[in-house]
Amino acid sequence: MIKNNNSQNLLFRLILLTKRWRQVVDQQLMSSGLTDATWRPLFHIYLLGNDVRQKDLAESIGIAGPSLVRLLDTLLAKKLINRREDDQDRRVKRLSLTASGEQLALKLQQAINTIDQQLLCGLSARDLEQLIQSTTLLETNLDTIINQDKPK
Amino acid sequence: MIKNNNSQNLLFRLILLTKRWRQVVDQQLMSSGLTDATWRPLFHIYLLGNDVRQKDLAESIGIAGPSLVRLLDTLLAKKLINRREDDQDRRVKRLSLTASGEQLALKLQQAINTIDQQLLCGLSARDLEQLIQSTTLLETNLDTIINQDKPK
DNA sequence: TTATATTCGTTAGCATGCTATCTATTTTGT
DNA sequence: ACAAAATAGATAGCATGCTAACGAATATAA
Repeated sequence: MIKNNNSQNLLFRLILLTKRWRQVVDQQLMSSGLTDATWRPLFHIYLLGNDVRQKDLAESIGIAGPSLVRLLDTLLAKKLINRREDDQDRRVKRLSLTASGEQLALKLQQAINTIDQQLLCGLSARDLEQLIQSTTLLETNLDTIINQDKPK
Repeated sequence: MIKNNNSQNLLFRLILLTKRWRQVVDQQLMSSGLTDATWRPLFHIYLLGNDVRQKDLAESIGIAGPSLVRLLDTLLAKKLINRREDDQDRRVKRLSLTASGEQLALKLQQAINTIDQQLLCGLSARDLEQLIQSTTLLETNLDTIINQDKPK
């Protein structure tokens, strides 16, 4: 039985890699008063554009709806975001950044850009392109795996 | 300001990818009664070999010591692992799999192999090699980033 | 040797993830 | 139109992550 073939460990390595990356970003952002968990919704509102729905935001971050609700409460209390009802569909709530939220998002963007620049150091443009392509393939395959079990 | 350049989103995509991968593995293992969090220590004891120290196991999984303690308690209660004191250094405790723990680890290995095979479908041997190399580079760079702040 | 610092695992308490369930609203089917 | 199903978000309660602080054992240094 082969225990340590490369492909098998790859996912474990990626789990560790992303976890440590988040910790580094978190450390840079410590001064802002936000934690690992709370800066992500903020930043993804920034990425997805204002007036995003909570459901879409949760999916983008990769957490469940109820997990997001509490984080948004925190961001609301800090006056970094707004949460307003939709006129067309009153079940829906739409999220946007306040002025200070926007400001913080820009700071986050800068921090992440700096870290990513260091992280990708030594990777050629072609290597990066290849890496992104492989990632896309893995995402597609994972979609297939997940959907084959529940064809709906 | 460029919001969606590829390199910036790569890490977010990897976070999501690994999270979904864990959910798929978890789903396959549901019948075993273990959760996402508990099968990882079990499997990593299997990967690292018996008599691994708790500290090393925690580092391998990427969780903090106290987080591991509770998971090990759970695994102990299910009689899947043993935890014994070291003779040389009585601070240290060493972990090993019981017979049923070993059996479960093998089942896990099989499930992960099957999933990974589907996941890597369409990726050539050369692409995989390249992907692993890039991952290694990212890991090295991350080490550098983390260590530059605390030279100790 | 002996005082001090370090290391390993644990406990305590909090932050954040989940599923199950609820309410309000909208959509669908007849 | 109206009943039934589906959907969005919130709440409750539990599982799992963290840091801080502790005790026991070991390593280091005076």
